[in-house]
Amino acid sequence: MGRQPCCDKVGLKKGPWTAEEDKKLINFILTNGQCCWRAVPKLAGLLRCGKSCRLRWTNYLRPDLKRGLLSDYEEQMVIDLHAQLGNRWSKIASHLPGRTDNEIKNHWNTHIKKKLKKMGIDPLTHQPLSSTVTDQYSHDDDQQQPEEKQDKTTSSSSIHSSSNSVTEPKDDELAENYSPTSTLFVVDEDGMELINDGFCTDEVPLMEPHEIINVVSSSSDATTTTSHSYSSSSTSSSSSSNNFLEDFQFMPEFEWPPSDYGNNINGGSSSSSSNTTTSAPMIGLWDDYFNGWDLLMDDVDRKQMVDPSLTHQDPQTVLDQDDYWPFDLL
DNA sequence: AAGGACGCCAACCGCACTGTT
DNA sequence: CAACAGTGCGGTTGGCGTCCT
Repeated sequence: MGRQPCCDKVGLKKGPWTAEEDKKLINFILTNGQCCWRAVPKLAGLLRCGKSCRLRWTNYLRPDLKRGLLSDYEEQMVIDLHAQLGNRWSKIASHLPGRTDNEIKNHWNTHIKKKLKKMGIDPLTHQPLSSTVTDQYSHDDDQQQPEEKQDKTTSSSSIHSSSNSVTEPKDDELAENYSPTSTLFVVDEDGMELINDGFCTDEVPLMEPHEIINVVSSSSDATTTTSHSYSSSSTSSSSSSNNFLEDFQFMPEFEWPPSDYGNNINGGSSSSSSNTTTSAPMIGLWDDYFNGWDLLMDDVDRKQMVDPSLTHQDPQTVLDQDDYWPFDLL
C-alpha cells in the first residue's frame, strides 16, 4: 500500500519561491505562529503544499538563520561532528546555531568533501586515504560506495572510524561528549601539519570574539559557559532555542536577509553573496516585518502579563503552544 | 562575444518515524 | 494493533550564475 502524497499536488505551485509568496508565508507565521503546516498554505493563501512551506521557512525565512559561507570554525565543527555522526545533517545542524541541515549538507557536498579529498582524507571515514582506498574509489569520486548507502535503520557511524568503537554511542552522548578536535597530527605532502581531520594547523580556526559573545549570550547560565559550549543553544529546524529572544537580540552574527533579497530569491545569488562570510546586518524583506515582530513581541509581553509562567519563554515556544493557534484544526 | 562546462544551492522527492484514533 | 496523519530527514535534481575556452 503506497503512502498518500503529503498533499494534493494538483494546482500547486512548485519551484522557486517568489517574494510575494515569502511575504505571505512570513506574514502568516508572524501572525499565527508555526502550527499544522498542512493548513498553512490554505490559510496563508499560498498555492504550495505544507511541506514546501515548512521547508521554505526552516531553510530560508526563519529570522534566526545565519547566511553566508560557514566560517572555518563552523566548518571544522561540521567535519568533527560528521566524523561522529555521519550524514545525520540535522544532528550536525543542531550544534551550529543559525545553520540548517540543508545548508550544512550542501556545504559538505560542495566544499568540505573536496577539501578533505584534496588533503588526502576520505570524507566518508575521515581517515587518510590509503593507496588501496584511493585506487578503489578514484575512478569515480562521486560514486557512492556500497557502505555509503547505509541502512537508515542501523547506524551509519560504523564506517566512521575516527572515534568509532564497536558499540556506537548514542547521539546524545556524542553531542555531550563532543569536543572539536581530537588531536591527530599528520604531515601532508607540503610538509604542513595537519590537525585532526586534515586541517592544516595554519587553518585551525580561532574562535572569533563575536562567537565568544554568542556563546555567552546564548547560554542561559554564563557561569557554565566554556569556549566549547557548542550545545548551548540550538536553532535547528527540529529544535528551537530556549533563548530565542536573547539570541535574536544579541547574537552578533545574526544577519538579516540581504537587502537585495527580492532580486536574488530565485537562486544563483549565492555564489556572489556568500563569498562574504559576514557583513553588517542587512535588512531586506524583513523590513516589512519589523512591525510584525514588534507585534509578536508585544503579544508575547501581553501573554506574559497574563501568564507569568511565560516570562522566560521565547516566542517560538509561545507560538508552538496549542492554545496560541487561532484557527480550528482542519 | 558566444556558448559549453562546471559549481552551487534552493527546492523537491520519498522514505522513516512518531503520535493519534 | 492497524491505519492514518503529520512531520522530520537525507538524497537528489533543476536551474541560475560564473568560469573557461
